[in-house]
Amino acid sequence: MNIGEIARRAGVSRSTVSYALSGKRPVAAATARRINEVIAELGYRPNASARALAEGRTRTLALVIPPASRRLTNVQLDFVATVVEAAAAHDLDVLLSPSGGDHDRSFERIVTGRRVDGVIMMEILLDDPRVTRLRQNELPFVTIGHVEHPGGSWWVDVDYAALVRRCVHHLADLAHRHVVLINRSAELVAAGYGPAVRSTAGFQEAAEQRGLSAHVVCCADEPAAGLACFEQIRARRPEVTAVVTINEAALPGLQRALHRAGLVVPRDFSITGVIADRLAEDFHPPLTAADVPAEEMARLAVDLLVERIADPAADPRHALLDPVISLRSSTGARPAR
Amino acid sequence: MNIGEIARRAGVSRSTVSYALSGKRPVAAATARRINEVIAELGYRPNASARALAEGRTRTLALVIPPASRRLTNVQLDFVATVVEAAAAHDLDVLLSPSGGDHDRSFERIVTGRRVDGVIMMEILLDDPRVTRLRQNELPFVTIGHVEHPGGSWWVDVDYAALVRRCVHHLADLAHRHVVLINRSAELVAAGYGPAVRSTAGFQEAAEQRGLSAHVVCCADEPAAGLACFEQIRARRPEVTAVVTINEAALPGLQRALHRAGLVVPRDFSITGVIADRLAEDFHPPLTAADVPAEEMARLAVDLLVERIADPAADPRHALLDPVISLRSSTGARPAR
DNA sequence: CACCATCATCGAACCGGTTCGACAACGGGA
DNA sequence: TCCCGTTGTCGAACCGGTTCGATGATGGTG
Repeated sequence: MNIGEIARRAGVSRSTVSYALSGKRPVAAATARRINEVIAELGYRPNASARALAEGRTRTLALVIPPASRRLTNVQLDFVATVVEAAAAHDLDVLLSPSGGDHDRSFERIVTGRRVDGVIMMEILLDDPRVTRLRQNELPFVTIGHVEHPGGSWWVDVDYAALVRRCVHHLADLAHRHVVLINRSAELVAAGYGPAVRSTAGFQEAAEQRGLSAHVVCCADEPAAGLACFEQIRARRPEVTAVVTINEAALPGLQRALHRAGLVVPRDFSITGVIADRLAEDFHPPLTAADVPAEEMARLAVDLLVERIADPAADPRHALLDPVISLRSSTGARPAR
Repeated sequence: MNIGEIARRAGVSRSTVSYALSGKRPVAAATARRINEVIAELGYRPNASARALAEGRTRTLALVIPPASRRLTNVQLDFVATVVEAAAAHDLDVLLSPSGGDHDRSFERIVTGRRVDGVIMMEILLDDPRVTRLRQNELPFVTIGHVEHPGGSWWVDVDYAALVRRCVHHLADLAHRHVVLINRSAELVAAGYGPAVRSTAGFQEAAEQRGLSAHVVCCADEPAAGLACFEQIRARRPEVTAVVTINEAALPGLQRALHRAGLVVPRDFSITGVIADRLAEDFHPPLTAADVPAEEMARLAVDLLVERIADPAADPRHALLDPVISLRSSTGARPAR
């Protein structure tokens, strides 16, 4: 079951078997055939640990995800699925590491134990201790999202500020004067979660530029919170006629709240924001929104990581994606009062 | 950075460092302290590949998931998250392997390359070639779901037949006479996906017992299909007053279809089925349903696997869970005609 | 004081691959 | 015929840990 056994049965040395398998040195055709026959017969496959030890690489990537307690959103789920798929295309396996803001055991084990050749990190904060940790550990990594000072880092992100800015301009063009941004949870904002912070900035900037009255509210990532959040907006600021949201988990609740309030979208109220296309289509009516190209980002992240692993001294690369807004049917002109 | 370097700096042999780390043989207190100081100073952590090679175990589990193309449902997502979390509690890492019905590269690599100590398989079929593969490979594994003839296998499952039977009885008790089961997609049923097949059996059995007119329809796992599916039911069988469903992905569409048809739940129409509690609560009104205890199953699967790895000769164990139906507000007496 | 257990440590073998340098066999050119 | 380059294969070292048997130091006992 090991390479020595194959060598013995094929009547050659272990190194010859190794070369026949890897092709790194030529092997006589007849010998190669004999070796392959034995291998096929025994269903042999090299031991991954031994190979990793000898080669100095594990052919495995780590994907750092938020801990199980924090539910994954659809976009995050798309990241995970696509990262795994893209890695498989490179014949790489993916090790999952659930990790909170601080370095826990799983993260440490992976980072310092040379368990993987590289790391992809999702859900990083503007000032993330784990990024610092990876930097000092000389382990190639790519982040989905970027820290505040990403100098020298490799990353892939969506320009949330630009997207939200564009949403606000779109609403302003439709004559809306009072708008609200429904952000992610207060904890995420407080922790310095990039998209939440950058969205706020983009929102306020565009609103000021267009002279809109604009407010930002935080909302937990769940339907019930979306419902409560909207009812609060209606109660406190009845003049609001449109919302921008980056909180897709809250959408079902938002939808129910609109229905309960007897508001018809987009006749009485407009909604837009940054929402996965699949969800946007499911909404009723379909949402005018900027889709996060999760698959593209994940694929890009894997490709960048593979590149960085191949050449650790290469110049840092990054990609800031700026998807267009898909005009569907959830936004309309400000209703006459 | 390796154990030899630590040994050199601490002025001891490599084996002493190893023993100090593992505690498998006593080491003098003074020596241990010196070694620990050096380790702390250098931030040393044993190379995982070398350790795996020497110990003959990788401290890693594989989790076989459906391929990325087939979107994960919420229940499946809960499985993944909880498996990772439960494995972390045992200091085990989790390798993700997306695998279709047939054995693809990733699956083969993991199974025959001794990359992992054990495997957890989700989404298995009644007659699954991968289960056969694992059996002949002497790799410990636990399935979430069970094959048709699970003799000697280790598994965890929910008794879908019993749950659906119970749903039917519940509807019969409410005087419904014409019911429909909205099943998972036709492809899944055709492939022999356990929950889909067993639900059908339980549904028909209970319906016959109570003398109901009962039909089963397949429905793709997406909202749009749920909508189309329901409209078809209304068109073809207007006498139907209640549905049972195990297709949670189709629920939003179902909800929209009900709304579009002007039906109020549960006054005009009843819905029940097997649906994750989180989703059931999000529905409007909250769904009377049997919750799949995904977290419990995942935790159980990991615990069983750990047990089986520790003692590969142990007698096979399994758990067939049978959660109760949570009475919420989506079922009511058959409307008077 | 001699003897024997116990304790702490060491050296060597091993896990299962990869890779490097060496070398034999062979064929072609001078 | 001699020399040299090429081709195919082998043996040994190495990757970085774990583990076993051996050994020297120590201390208690008869």
